[in-house]
Amino acid sequence: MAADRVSERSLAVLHAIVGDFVATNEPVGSKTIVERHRFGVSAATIRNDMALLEDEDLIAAPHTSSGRVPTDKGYRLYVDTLASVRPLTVAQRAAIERFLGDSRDLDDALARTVRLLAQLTNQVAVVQYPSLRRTQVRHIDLVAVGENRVLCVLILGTGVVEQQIASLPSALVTEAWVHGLRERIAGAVVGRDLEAAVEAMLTLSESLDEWAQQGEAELVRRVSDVVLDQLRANRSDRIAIAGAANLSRPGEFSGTLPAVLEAIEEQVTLLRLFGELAREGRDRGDRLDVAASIGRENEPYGLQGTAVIATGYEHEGETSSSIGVLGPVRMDYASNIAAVRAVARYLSGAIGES
Amino acid sequence: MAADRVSERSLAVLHAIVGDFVATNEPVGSKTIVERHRFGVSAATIRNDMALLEDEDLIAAPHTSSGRVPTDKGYRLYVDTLASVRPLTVAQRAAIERFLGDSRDLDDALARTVRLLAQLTNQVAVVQYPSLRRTQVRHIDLVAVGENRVLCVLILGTGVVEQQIASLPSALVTEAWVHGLRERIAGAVVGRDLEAAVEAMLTLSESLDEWAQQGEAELVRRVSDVVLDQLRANRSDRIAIAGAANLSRPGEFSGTLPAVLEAIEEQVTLLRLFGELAREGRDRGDRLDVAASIGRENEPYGLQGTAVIATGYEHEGETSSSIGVLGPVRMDYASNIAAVRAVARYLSGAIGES
DNA sequence: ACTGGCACTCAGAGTGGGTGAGTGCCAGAG
DNA sequence: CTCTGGCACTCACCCACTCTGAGTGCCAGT
Repeated sequence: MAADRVSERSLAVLHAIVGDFVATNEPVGSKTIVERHRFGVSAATIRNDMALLEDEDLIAAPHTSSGRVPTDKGYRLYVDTLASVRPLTVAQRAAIERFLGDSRDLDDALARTVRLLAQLTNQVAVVQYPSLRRTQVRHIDLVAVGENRVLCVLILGTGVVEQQIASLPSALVTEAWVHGLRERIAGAVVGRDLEAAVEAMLTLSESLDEWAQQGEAELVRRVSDVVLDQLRANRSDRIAIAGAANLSRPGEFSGTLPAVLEAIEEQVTLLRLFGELAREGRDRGDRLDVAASIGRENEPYGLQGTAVIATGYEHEGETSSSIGVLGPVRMDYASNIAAVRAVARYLSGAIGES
Repeated sequence: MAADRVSERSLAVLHAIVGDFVATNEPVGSKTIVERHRFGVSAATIRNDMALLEDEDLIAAPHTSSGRVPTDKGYRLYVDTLASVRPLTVAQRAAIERFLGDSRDLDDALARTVRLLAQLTNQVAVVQYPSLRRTQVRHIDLVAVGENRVLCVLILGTGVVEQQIASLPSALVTEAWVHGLRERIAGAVVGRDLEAAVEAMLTLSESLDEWAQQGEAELVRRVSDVVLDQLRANRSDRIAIAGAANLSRPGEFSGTLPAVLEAIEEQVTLLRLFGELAREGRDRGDRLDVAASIGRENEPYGLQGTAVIATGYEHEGETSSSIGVLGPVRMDYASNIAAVRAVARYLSGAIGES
């Protein structure tokens, strides 16, 4: 492994370089390091270490005689060797409490969370909706809308409400008929979790076919298909985003701004990226852990030039969905990682109890 | 009026300047104009006209000897004297049809519309949700959620579903009690439009007070307050946005990008701006008309440096809400105005029938 | 009212020397 | 073997300078 060659002190130098560069946005030279950090050695020694780091492709010089800048690989090693994630300040903890304290429902909690995280990190914050697989169906309703449409309303345990319209082929339906159908479907699915409800619904379909009068089979199928759709729908394919205004900090995103804006609008790219990253964090540590993806590592998503920090959060016992931030490669990893971790933990606790 | 002094031809010159500048993003000089447009006169004559235009503060020279650039006032006059709004191409009309043809419900229609408009204009598109004041209440439902919460679901004519949770002070409520309350409220409001439903609900409150058993008054009030809230809620305070990726075109938004991103995230600013503008367009013409707000005119909203084109669209007979685009001052007003108008008209027709 | 001509202006591109931060390397000390 | 001080060297950047050409303003002539 290449990193074996870098000594204790070289690593410290790398940390110094990353730290200074993140703070000042200017290539940092050996002299600067010596006078800003209390290494016990002279600039020449630092230079030797820097030569080594450059050999390992951890830092690079923009032009022949100027200070050094971390490479993507350098940031990566920096993050991996980040020993103590600086804990949040008291003020920040208080902000979390205040912000998330009294959320009305799940949607509200997530909206607040993502805004908070954006504010805390000064980056673009992203949170994925939880999957709700283990959430109970609390109520289901069918309402005739117009003459050939039926609105299916599904209410879940966490207070989430989903609605979708089933269009029927011309035939009129009576209030009573809709009511009867509703009773049967409700009887089958209410009280079960979504996964079980899908099963129950599939079984029910057969008996519904018998219940249906002459010529009604098609109507019944249309409605039950919509209900099935709703039960199966993957809620975790949506994300909430906040802090897009942070993208305008000039010079940060050199040429990647278009890609980032597009990703925000597309959502699906971010979804994949954050999901992947949260999974990685989960697999690695024994505990819920934060993972980062830096620069070129994001190339498959067209987001080279950016860095992403993500982790999963727990909901109904499952660490189903991801939360994190997206920013320029040159970001303050230490505090951002701390913020993502803290917010994810708080969120896990908060939405469990509601 | 100052504009009286500008002759027919000077105005044509202004149009040429705006047109060329929008196309090339470079100050345009007298010579360029002569060779690109078939004026029957020499460059010197054009220069005289330009001197006049500069006198009127319609164009300005970035530096002493270079071509001219339209001022905000120049753009304004240009837009006001835009005679024939170029009609959309056949391909564009076809795109509108294809895009909006089969929308599922109101939300879907609006989402498609705004994306279409963004694509058509290459700008940021904004559409405000309609107010629904005249929309009928089709169904109302109360569902006990947990032990001390009641979920109120409101279903409106257009297929819009609103939900909100009422928290009760500790006391348990029975299914039957909730059901009874639901029957009464539904009886009062279902079938009325939102405005009338609010009235009915207020009247109902009194009789509900009697109906309520000992100690239940508070519970009833909590629930009916939430229902009232939902009936009164102004749905038109939400907007949908698309095309944010268009902001990244470099050089377009010189220094205003932060303000724009912030406005997009805040929404309330855009809401006011677009609402104001749509109203202006409505008041001016005899027919639904498109209005523009250019550069400094947007200063109250912190959006100097941008131009906004907006109009209203009709829903349930009312021209309640606005639709339009936001872009740099240097934009193609002719085609963008055409696009906004066409999409607004199509939308007015489309969501009426669903 | 329009035109051709002419002097004038000035941004931007190109040039060249000076400056200094920063490097690489080496010989010597601990 | 590690660290240090010293020294030559390299460029990016800054500044001052010149040159060029697009474009203007004005004026006398048609």
